[in-house]
Amino acid sequence: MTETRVARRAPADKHDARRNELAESALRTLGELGYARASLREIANNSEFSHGVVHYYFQDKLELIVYCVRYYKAQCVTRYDSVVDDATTPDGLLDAFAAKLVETLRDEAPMHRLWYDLRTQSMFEDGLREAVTLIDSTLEEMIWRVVSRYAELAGRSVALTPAAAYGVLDGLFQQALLAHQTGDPAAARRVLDDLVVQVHALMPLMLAA
Amino acid sequence: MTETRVARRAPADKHDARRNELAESALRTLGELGYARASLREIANNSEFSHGVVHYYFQDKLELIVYCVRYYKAQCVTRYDSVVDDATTPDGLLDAFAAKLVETLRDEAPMHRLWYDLRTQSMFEDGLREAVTLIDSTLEEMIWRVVSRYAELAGRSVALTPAAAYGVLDGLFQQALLAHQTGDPAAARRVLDDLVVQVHALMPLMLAA
DNA sequence: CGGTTGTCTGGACGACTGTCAAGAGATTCC
DNA sequence: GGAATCTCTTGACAGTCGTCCAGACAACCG
Repeated sequence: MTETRVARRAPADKHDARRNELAESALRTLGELGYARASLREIANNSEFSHGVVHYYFQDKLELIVYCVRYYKAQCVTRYDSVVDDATTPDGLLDAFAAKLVETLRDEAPMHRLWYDLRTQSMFEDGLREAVTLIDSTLEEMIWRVVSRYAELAGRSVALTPAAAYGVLDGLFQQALLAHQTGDPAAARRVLDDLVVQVHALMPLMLAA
Repeated sequence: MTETRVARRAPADKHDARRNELAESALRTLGELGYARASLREIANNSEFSHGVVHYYFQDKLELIVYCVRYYKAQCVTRYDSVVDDATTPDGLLDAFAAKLVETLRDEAPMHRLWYDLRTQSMFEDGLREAVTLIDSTLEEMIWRVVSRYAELAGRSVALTPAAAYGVLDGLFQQALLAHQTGDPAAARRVLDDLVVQVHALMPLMLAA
């Protein structure tokens, strides 16, 4: 009776698969409504399950959200790996990096605004802080791989710390994301072009003499 | 009957004074709890009024929030004016600017996290967008006054657009704010020192050759 | 002084929230 | 095939939310 329950419990893969299914539905709803207005019922409605099932797979709402955040991280952290691996010249890397930034901003805008939402909420809700901090570090490393490789290809060193490099690029990206949500398609396209220009202007400045 | 109502209505200054009182209370509560969890009752509890009075001075919650945002803007927009006016050397301006950044980050952290919260919420809630966009432009101009004056004192030009300059500095500030909320006082102090270093490293890079 | 108007209170409303529990199907094991 | 277990649905619960409203109180005017 003590340990059989674990052995009996489930294939565990199945259990995790369901959790991932729920996480994907939740991420879709969260990206649409934001953290504050995405209720468990709404999340369940946008999935193939009923609202009660959430508490079968997760203890409470916060555990679901945190699980979602971690699940989201696993997908996005390798986003620029090919940029780093395939580049042979500094300018080539810069072009590919900027293009990838624009691509993910255009195609995955709801996920990005959700991330910024959750990161901001972590300043008010302690339960989110740990998971958010962890992911933020991972993103910083992700950006640092790009920036340091860029400097390496240019035969220079980086004039900023990894944290500062992440901070400034993230600031540009967040600004572009905000401007991208205006609703006007023409303006949205212009934002993407501006982002390319801004990144091309900024990155060379980050190289030390 | 048509216009007497306006003349009769009230001293109008009194009316606005009450709105400002409520806005100040609301900003205090919003800075503490964030946009999502600051209810009208909680806001009223932290003021000297009861919860019903809010709908006497504001049509609904959104109008109160937007009013608060505009009220907040009026206070903070001139924050760096003395930095710009008093500086005589580029390094002097840089020191004063960094010191002012650290000061407001330390002393007005709740207001700043509220601003980032509202700005992020504006990506989900259309009603916030207009007010947020307007303030964001004002902040961009505020930063541009600092950066362009810095370049002027250095006898150089700025290598970034006003938007990009605001974006990168705002990114650094937001990152520092996030790291400042960890709870550990020693870490919080280190964050402030790091911000000074980062700003001192970044600003010279923004100058064109 | 009575009456009109501006100001504010406190309670009520319906809608919505996270959470939980009872029970129905489905699945698996002996 | 029967029993135990896993999976999921449904309805209920106690709160909280924004909003509205009847009425109390105060201030001013004729």
